[in-house]
This record gives sequence, structure tokens and C-alpha cells, in this order.
Amino acid sequence: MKANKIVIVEDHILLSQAIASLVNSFKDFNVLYTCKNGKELLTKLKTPHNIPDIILMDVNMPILNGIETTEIVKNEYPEINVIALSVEENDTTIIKMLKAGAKGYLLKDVEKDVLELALTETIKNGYYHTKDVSNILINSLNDDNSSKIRLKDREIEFIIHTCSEMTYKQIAEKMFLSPKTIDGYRDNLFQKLNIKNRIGLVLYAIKNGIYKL
Amino acid sequence: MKANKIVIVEDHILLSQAIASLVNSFKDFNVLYTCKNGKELLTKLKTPHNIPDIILMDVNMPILNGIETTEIVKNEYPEINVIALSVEENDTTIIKMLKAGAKGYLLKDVEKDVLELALTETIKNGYYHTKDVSNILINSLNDDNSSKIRLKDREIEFIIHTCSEMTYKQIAEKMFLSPKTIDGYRDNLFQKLNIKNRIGLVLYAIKNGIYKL
DNA sequence: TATTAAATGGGTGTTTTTCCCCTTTTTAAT
DNA sequence: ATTAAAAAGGGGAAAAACACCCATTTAATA
Repeated sequence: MKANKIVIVEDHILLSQAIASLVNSFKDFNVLYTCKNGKELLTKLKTPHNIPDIILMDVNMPILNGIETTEIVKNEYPEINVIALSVEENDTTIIKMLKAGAKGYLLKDVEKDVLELALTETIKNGYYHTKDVSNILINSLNDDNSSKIRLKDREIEFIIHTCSEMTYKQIAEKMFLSPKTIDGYRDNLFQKLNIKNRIGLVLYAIKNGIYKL
Repeated sequence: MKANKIVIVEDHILLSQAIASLVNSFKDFNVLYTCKNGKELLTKLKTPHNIPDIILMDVNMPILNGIETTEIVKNEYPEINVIALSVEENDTTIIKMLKAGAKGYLLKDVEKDVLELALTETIKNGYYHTKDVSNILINSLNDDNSSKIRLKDREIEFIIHTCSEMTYKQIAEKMFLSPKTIDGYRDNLFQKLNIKNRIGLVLYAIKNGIYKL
């Protein structure tokens, strides 16, 4: 078997080169090149001999993040397998990444053997998942059908305004609603999300990507 | 010259092994072992043959972070050179790390050659600094004298508690202070940071890495 | 030692937030 | 058309947050 070609996309150069060194130490794999972000990757892929077998993709990157990049790669080069590599254990991030078309999701604190296994299995079967990630997926699927928290558009708009120094009265003005209606939105959300006060709402919004810093 | 012994302290195993692979590829350096956090390192160091020439230390770690660990290492094993390795470009973090006794501070997006150079120079001269970090240091010194916002330790502790659903009264209890003192902290910070309410403080904390999600 | 600055805490009053229990209007579904 | 559910709005009260002004105790330092 000739060595499989790997591309690494990761914004921190040292880490990217370190991972490259690790991958090159594996028997059947070789790093073709590394990229600092999604945009750089897409430019590279336009040249045919730059098409790898597997892309190891960091999720959190500037310019073009892992999720968006994976979507584009999946559309334009469906034969390439993307494996996500991240510190993020956030359920929704993992799901978004897999929805975008990633064939695996590795947390950055796995052993190097797991990385090698993931590469081997992905070449063989087209996918690889650790138990951790599988469990997270199963849990989140269960949530979906039963009691998943569904936020309405107007509520999301309200939550975003909540992440500012405005008072509720000012938010009401901005949304052309009575302060009392805003009161209702808030009371509803507090109960639905099981939080105690506005701070909790702000933290929820940021953690779930509703409000972006 | 026989190979210099390197130890890597980094909480994400895969990264730690990747960096190890990279360091092992350098001519004059060999990785002795890796650790997941400061506590693990301190245990290891108790055995004499586990004493390395240089420790590559991540700054953000659970259990015992890079700054605290470096302080302890500097006291108990002054002959070991510590080089900080981090994504944090935050001025105060860098300064704290250098104050703690680190002989260098590498951002995680430098080229691998820079890492090798840093290791070589540290063996030769006992220290190494990139231009980036030197500049940050110089700037921060200038700022310090003029109008830089300086947060005291107790204030930072307060801000972190602020990013929770606790009321100020509960924060006061947790910090063993009177609610009135907390009142003072808050009023001070609102003025110093030019914000209007607790939400502003939470957003400030998150944006500036004081509170990590 | 005198002076300053920082840390801690008190008093009092206003505004905002939070909570609970309501009504009316609109929208969706049977 | 009828019913049900969701959205919008309300009253009133208690709790928390906010603002300002001031007192005491340390710690630093000129």
C-alpha cells in the first residue's frame, strides 16, 4: 500500500507542524501540506495534485471556520474525507461538524494511536468515531425527539439583545414591543432553559453560539 | 553533544504527543516524557533521573496551571529552564509567566524552526525571546506608566464570579466579604471599564479571556 | 513619621429585574 | 366554525442591582 496523503488545516502553525510530524511518523500516511485556514485550503485544492485522501480539520479557525470549510469541501470534492480535530466538546458544534459532512470527530486529547486508527479506518471504511463522540450523538438524538429546546425566531432576537447593556425597556423599544411582552419572553426562557437570571441567559447565548462575540 | 532532555507539559494528549514527535525530530533534542498538567509534572520531578534540561509548558491547564507550576519549578529546581508555550497573546498572561520564571514565551503559531531555535538558544544562553513577545513586553511597559487598565487579583476573582447566576450577595459570601465591599468593587469596575451594568462586565470578561467558557 | 493610597464596609434611596397571577388578541388546527 | 394554543400585554410586589457619599483600617512610601 502506498502512503495515503493527508492535509492538515489548523491556524496555529506550530501545532500544525507538530501534528504533521506525528502523522509522518505513521507507517501508511504522509502529510502533503498544511494550511492556516479554510480559505488557504480551498485555494490549494484547485490544483489537482493537491487533492489529499484525508483532511484533518481544526474546527475553530479565523477567516473560514471548520464547519463552513467542510461544507464547501464536501460539495466540491466529495471524494475527500474530512476528519474534525478539536478541543470543543460542545454537543452542537460536534453535530454541526458531522452534519457538514465530517467523517470523524477527534478530541485533541486522544492518544496518538487513536489518530492513527482514525486515519486507517477512514481509509478503509470511510468513517471513524470514538465512543465519546458516539455517545454524545446518541444523547443529542434522544433529546431531539423528546424534549429538545426549540427557540422561536423572536426569542432568539430577544436573546441577542439581552447580550448587551440595554435594559429590558430599551430592548422592548428596539423590538417594537411592550415591556410587558418582553417580561413574558424572559419568564418563558428562564423556565424553558432552567436559568435564574439575565446573566444565565447571556452565558447560554454565548455557549450555544446564539450571540457571537 | 549528547541530546538535551525535554519534558512537555500540555493537557491535550494528542497535541502533547505531536509536539513530542516534532521535538524528537530535532537533532540535539529528545523528549524524556510528557505530562498532562502541573501536578503530574511535580510528581515526576521527584525522581532524579526525570530532571530535564528544558520544560515546554502550556499556560492554560487544569489542576495546576502553567504560571503556578512554573513558580514552583523555579523554586525547587532552579537549574531547569522553562519555556512557555501558548495561544494566549494576552499581555498580562505573558508578563505573569515571565515573572514566574519562564525563560521564553512561544506563541503556538510560530514555525517549528523557531521552536528548535528557542531550545538551542535556551541551552546556550539560558533564555530566548521572539520579537513578537519582546514587542508586547515593551508596549505593555509603556502602557503601564500611562493609562493601562490594571485589574487587581481580587477584582479578577470578583469578575469571574460575576459570570455566573449568583447574586452579588452570594458572591460576597463566596469571597468572604461584605456585600457592601462587593458593591464597591462593582462600582469601581463599572467606572474603570466604562460599562453600565453587570451584563457589560460579563461581556468584558469573556472578550478579554478573564472568564473562560 | 506623616501622608497617601488601597481595601473594606456602612447608609440611603432609586431603578431595574424578577416573579406570579392575570386578560385580550391572534394564529393554527380540527 | 370551534377549539386550542401561542403571542402580546398588564398589575402589583419583592428582590436585586445600581448610585453616591462617607468611615475605618491597613499597607506603602516619601
